[in-house]
Amino acid sequence: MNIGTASEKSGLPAKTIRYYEDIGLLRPDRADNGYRDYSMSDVHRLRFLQRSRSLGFSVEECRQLLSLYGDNARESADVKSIAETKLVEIDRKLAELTELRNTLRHLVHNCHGDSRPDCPIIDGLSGRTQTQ
Amino acid sequence: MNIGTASEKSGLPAKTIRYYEDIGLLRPDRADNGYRDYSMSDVHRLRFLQRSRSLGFSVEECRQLLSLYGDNARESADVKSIAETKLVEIDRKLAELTELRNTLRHLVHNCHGDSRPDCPIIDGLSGRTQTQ
DNA sequence: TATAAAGCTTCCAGTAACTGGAAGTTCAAG
DNA sequence: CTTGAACTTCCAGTTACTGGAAGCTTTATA
Repeated sequence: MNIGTASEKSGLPAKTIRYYEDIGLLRPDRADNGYRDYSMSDVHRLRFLQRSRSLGFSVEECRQLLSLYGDNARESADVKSIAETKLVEIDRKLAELTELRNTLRHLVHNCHGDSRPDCPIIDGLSGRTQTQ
Repeated sequence: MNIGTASEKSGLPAKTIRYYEDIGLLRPDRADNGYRDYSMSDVHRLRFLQRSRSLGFSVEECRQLLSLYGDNARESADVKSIAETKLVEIDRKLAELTELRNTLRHLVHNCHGDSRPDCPIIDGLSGRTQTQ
């Protein structure tokens, strides 16, 4: 499929998809006319990149995670250790996102929605979980 | 407190803290010696920035979210609508993070950790939740 | 079949969000 | 009183895109 279709399916702009190719994150086929030709597997990689980037992982972290995906030459002990490291980080992100969501929910439910400017729960946004 | 302390407490490098001041995300006091002087409330803002940036929100989104925090002049209808918009996004991020975590967990538990290179569950990384 | 529009190509320049380093000032310890 | 760490500003470099020009290919319409 052409880059436009891959863009639609992955949620990434065509520009970004070409950039990811430049920096070696994927290597699509080329058709006879010179157009890039994306496989379903390329689209999977792209979707994965879209997701993990939007969740705050750097491109280099995504590259690591992608190396888990479909790289049969890699040793599974290595795979396991990378995955375990990322799991810790993901759990932290999950906790923080959950806290942020709860705060905003509280905000939405407890604020009046009219023009009264007192929303004292907003303090929670800074996440006073640990002692300060 | 000085920028070094604020950096420790917020988890942000001093460089980044100065940069956030440059782009108007906070406005700490200045001591007589010219040093920046951070209040606890500044640190809250910084911690919030650290978190939400690492969760994939852009600086401009953070600015919006920060406008919820401690801005008494803002109308609460406005606050509510911003918060509601962000809630949808946060829920999506939560779902994606959860899925990513499940995939990696599966990976960690099902791969042998030795040198056998077959980890077929890795496909899950692309998140085939919706039909393709 | 002509031709215009849409989609693709490369390349180069610009932006967002930092990040590193130089050069100088101030503070805290010995 | 001096040495080193921490602070200041400023400017240049990096990462991860993003926009636009100039040109080729495909597709839709007259």
